[in-house]
Amino acid sequence: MHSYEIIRAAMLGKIADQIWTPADTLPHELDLAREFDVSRGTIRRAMADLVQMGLIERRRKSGTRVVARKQHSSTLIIPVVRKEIIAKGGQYGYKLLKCETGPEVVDMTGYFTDAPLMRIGCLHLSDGRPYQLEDRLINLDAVPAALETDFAAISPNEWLVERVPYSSVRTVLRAQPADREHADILKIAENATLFIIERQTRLESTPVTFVKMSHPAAGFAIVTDTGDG
Amino acid sequence: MHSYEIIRAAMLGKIADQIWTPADTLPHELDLAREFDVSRGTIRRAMADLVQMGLIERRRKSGTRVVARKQHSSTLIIPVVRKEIIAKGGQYGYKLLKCETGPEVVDMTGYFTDAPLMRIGCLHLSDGRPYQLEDRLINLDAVPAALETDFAAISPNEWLVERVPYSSVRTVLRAQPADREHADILKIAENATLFIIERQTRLESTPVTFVKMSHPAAGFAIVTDTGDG
DNA sequence: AATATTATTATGTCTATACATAATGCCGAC
DNA sequence: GTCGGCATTATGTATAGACATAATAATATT
Repeated sequence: MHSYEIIRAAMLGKIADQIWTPADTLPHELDLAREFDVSRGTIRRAMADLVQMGLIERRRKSGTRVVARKQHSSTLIIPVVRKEIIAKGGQYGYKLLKCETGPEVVDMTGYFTDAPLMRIGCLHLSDGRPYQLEDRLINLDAVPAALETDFAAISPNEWLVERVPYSSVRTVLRAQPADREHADILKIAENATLFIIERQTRLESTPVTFVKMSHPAAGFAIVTDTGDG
Repeated sequence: MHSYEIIRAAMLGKIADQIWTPADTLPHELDLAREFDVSRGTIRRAMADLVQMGLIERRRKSGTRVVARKQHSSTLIIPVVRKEIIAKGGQYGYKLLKCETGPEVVDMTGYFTDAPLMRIGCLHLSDGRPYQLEDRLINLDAVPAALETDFAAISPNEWLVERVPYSSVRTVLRAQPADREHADILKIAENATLFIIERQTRLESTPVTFVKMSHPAAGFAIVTDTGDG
């Protein structure tokens, strides 16, 4: 075990045992370095992890303090839908509904600023039943290769996630009743409940793609776990 | 701007422009240090951020490569409902509906194994309108202090999150139509869409609490962000 | 008393060096 | 050829010292 890990564990213990609380600031790097008999760099290495975990907060001159926990946080993982279906034991099916480029594709989100867009609609099926309706806009400036791709063969979801890097993501989760069009495509009753995931992906301030994924809510859920809180 | 930030931006650019792709491994630290005319530590500092963002992966001896991503992941933060409402500019309201202890409280989840339970039902309001119905079970073995607490004065949500430590959390997100009871309490139509968050909290394998939070889906959404912002 | 200036200080950045470690891949024994 | 061990190598950890910077505290000025 490395010394920064030992130190990190020791610090975690002090936080867990409330020896260090949000009220008081904890010792300076140099004091801790002396206490643990390591260099300042090693203390910083250990603290960097705690900052990363969201357990402590550091500010120049003011010092370091334990963060007052105000909320639950956990990691939300949204897998490629094909793998999600297979993981649940379903038979995966895919159908391209439409794929358009050009000026008739309008940016209803306002997320892309006059970039050339491609709009793709497609359906993911589990055991032949509609599982997810995907409605996607792709910024062709950011991903020109999309023009030469046959999205009847591979879903844009999978194609993008494995090919195009991103540095920031915004995900919105919500629910609403199905309108006529969604109900028809997903083969559910009008006004039946839909679970909707929307995601905006950026690479360094350039919007890359926006996607709205609609699921029939019956039997659908997102589960997340966290080990550290 | 610090040099590690400049270098990080340069690397981001190379990834964005697909000069570096998941296929090939990228230059060694020492080569990059020479190229950018900085020390190895600064290169490592820049790369640490990219690792953190999930853009690159590093392995001893093999080197560094751009990650071919298989899934989107982001951090889901669920705040204390009172703060959530206030943050949205609403006027917070709270009403305790029921609070029971004893053998008549049944564990409908199977999550608690014969532990003594308290069941609390309460309603959170925004500007006087029902915002969230909270239905909670508390393990009195884990949190005996709950017996001496007046949950008409403070919501169990807030009381627990600020008082009781936890080591692991499971969150389930789903949607379903409202039944008669939920519709009445939340003052919405029967079969209107509900967005439901369920959370199980444990402390070192001891289940602490289970909560089901039901929101009228109209106007409700969960937003999560990741990355560099 | 209120405000501007300066000093202090804890964290942040950067360098240079040394050694540790996990994988890979090469080479030789069988 | 295959297998095991050994050399190689890129990243990982740790150190010590120098300087930068932001935010606070102390001081001087109005």
